[in-house]
Amino acid sequence: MAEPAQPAQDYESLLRAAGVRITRQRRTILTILTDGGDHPDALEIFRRACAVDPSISLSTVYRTMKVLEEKGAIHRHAFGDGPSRFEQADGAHHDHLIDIDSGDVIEFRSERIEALQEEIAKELGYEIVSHRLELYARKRRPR
Amino acid sequence: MAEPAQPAQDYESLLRAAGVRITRQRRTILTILTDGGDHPDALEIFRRACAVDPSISLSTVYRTMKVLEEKGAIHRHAFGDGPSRFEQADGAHHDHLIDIDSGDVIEFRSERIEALQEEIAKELGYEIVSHRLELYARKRRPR
DNA sequence: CTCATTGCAAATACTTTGCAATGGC
DNA sequence: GCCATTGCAAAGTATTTGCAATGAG
Repeated sequence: MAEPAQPAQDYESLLRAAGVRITRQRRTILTILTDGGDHPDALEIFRRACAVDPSISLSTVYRTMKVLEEKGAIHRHAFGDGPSRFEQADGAHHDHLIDIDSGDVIEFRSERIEALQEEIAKELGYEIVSHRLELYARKRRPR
Repeated sequence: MAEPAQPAQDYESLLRAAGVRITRQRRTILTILTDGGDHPDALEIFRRACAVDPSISLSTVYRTMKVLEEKGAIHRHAFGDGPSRFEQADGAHHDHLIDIDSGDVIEFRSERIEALQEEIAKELGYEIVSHRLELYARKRRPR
């Protein structure tokens, strides 16, 4: 019976196949990213990791994020002007709405916007390599 | 005969009206922003300013950018992961396409995308306070 | 004259890096 | 056993801030 191509948890074999050694620290970080389902920054990942393994260092968090990003296992975002925040790269591409009061992030996707972006780039003589669409918003006051 | 509401050059009176003192340094920076028509970062503004007035300091550039931003005279952008880059805030709102090879920035505006963004935020129960749409792209190879 | 603004140096926030020790595979 | 990876401390980049001197209005 065939395995699904990429079960959410199984980054380990993918990374191993890419020549990345799975250390205790990396496993801890990977678990945090998989379990959290949110968009923590390096310091927050470090805090959560420390709770599990107090010997982990912030350098290792930063280095691991770089490796995971290069291997495509995570995405890095720079919301507003704060530190980079990370998320697991399992689902399809999506954009972000950031609640400016709470810092919460809501993911969304609009095929129409994606298509319009392509169209615009094309008109300008360019090919999109990546893009970033962020809506900084505030909860509507129900009245 | 009525003056246009905001001649490109005349930020000075607007700022003065907002209680901002127009110093030699600020005038220099304002001129650089007006003349450049590009999206320089603080260091680049500092370099250009030094050419005109070597006594200016980088702190003053940063402090001035903050004041100008608060008064709405400029916009601050954080393209990619680099330093903040600034542009004069005269025209209408627009988004940016960044040439990833040259760093050049092309401005564009799509009413349809703007409308779709509003629609999405509304559906999620939010009101957009600001947004950021950046296309990182590469020139199409003509073939 | 008054108080906003400046230059300088030191501080801060986030991130990267050199190096010797450790530990996957 | 080899070499990728680690922790630590130090360095690096972008930006902000305390303070005494200066200068705009």
